[in-house]
Amino acid sequence: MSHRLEEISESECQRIALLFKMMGDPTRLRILLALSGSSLCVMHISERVGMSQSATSHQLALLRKADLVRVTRSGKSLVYSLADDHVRQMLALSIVHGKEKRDHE
Amino acid sequence: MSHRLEEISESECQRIALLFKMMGDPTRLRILLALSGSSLCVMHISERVGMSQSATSHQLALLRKADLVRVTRSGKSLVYSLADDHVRQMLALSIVHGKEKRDHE
DNA sequence: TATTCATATGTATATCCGTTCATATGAATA
DNA sequence: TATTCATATGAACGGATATACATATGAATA
Repeated sequence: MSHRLEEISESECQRIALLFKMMGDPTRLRILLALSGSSLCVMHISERVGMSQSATSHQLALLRKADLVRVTRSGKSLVYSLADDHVRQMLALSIVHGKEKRDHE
Repeated sequence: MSHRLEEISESECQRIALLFKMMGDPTRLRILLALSGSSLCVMHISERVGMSQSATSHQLALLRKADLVRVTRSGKSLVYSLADDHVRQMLALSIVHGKEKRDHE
């Protein structure tokens, strides 16, 4: 896995930073966490995160652009799900990090 | 590892979002990547990321607050290193994510 | 203890970003 | 094809934030 993390091109660094940035907003993170359980349409997502349809859609557009989610149509609704399993792994890892920190204090 | 990512308290969600946010800035990410290779003093870090001593120190303060780095003194210098191995794992995971995406296109 | 040198901190500013409100889009249904 | 309903998009506003500049801090050395 970890092969020379230090030697990473500028453009790749930018892209990775964007990835983290997208996960670094509470609203977007809650969307991702919600989707880690099951695929959901926009309406349900916005209910889940307690945010307007518009705000939710704006954030989903960003998540799409960062390849963190994918969309499929089901009837009138668009159903969102996590793009791949790496996202889930990173979420899980971040939670473990937090947990251990708490145990130390 | 992945136990019910959906059911996470609001405060924990905030804390995790902060973690990602800290890694989501290009400058801070480059700092973390640099530290993944070896521990470094502030001067060397600022040279490495091509940024003023002040800007670097400001960002290091944020990374400290988020428990992503730790500091030890060596003579006159303060030596920074990654707080733990989770950070390294998350960095590595994010790079893999990017790589696979590229291969698909 | 006085001085120095590495690092931290305060303030200001320009830019970025998340949300809201209003409206457009367009696939699915009648 | 006309209509409807879910979602996307555009513009704008307020708050957050990264950097620069000036200065403070404080441990290490003389």
